[in-house]
Amino acid sequence: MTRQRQVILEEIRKMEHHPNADQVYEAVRRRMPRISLGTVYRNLESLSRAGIINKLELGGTKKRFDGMLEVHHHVRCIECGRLENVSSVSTPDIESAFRGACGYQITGYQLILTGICPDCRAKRFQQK
Amino acid sequence: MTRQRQVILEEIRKMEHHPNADQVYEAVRRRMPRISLGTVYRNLESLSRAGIINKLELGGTKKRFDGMLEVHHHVRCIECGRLENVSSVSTPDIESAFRGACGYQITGYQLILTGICPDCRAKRFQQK
DNA sequence: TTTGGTGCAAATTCTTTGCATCTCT
DNA sequence: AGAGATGCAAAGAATTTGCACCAAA
Repeated sequence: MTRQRQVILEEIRKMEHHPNADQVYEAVRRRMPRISLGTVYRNLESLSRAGIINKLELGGTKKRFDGMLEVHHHVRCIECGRLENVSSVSTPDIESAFRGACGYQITGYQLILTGICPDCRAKRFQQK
Repeated sequence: MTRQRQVILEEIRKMEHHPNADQVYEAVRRRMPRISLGTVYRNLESLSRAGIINKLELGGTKKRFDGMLEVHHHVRCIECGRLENVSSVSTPDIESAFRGACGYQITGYQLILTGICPDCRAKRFQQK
């Protein structure tokens, strides 16, 4: 655990918005101006392989990361693209619903909800 | 709806394996050798924006598409990476479970299960 | 004739990699 | 000294875009 890796991890954990590599780089650079983008990429990769952060399975061209490890899901706003966490408190039992439905031994799942965030809903309302 | 778009759509609908742009390009090229990769990208984009095909929310560097529009979900094998469709027959009511939990007006969701496919399970069994 | 789509190639964008150097045992 | 990580720059992969041309309304 080098100092670079430590700082990268700290910064990701501060971020609420599921940063991509470049955003992590910018944040880390404020504290370590000489860090390189390559190092950020390498550490994001190794941290996620080690299970210390999550690499998100999201479309789009940029890989995105999440420092929050508790089980949770995501909502994306179809208007502004914002992505937020949703705690999975009230989740119905999805795993058992699908167990046996596909021949796989299910180990987990990822859920991405889509919808319209409060801000965009307000904007829509104003326009009408 | 140009001939190119028509052929692209037909080929995607034939494919079971959630192709990326390049795989669609290769398939279409067998029927239209002079089609360009740029055209394939442009049409995949417009078809998915029009809701005629789906752009999948999957990690990895390549965008992937799915011509099957009936409501369904996906399972990915954590061993071999294979991705398959799962019909959503028995799905618990996920949308209503999350409605209100996050302040968004939920319009849909995408579910990606992870697990071990029958083939890889058999291989594991043999090894032990 | 106008509108939108196409083929081609160049340009962008994001990510990975090679290599010399540095750090920490 | 050895192992592994870093900074830098160059390479690579995937996607997007500019432009001249084409086809159908």
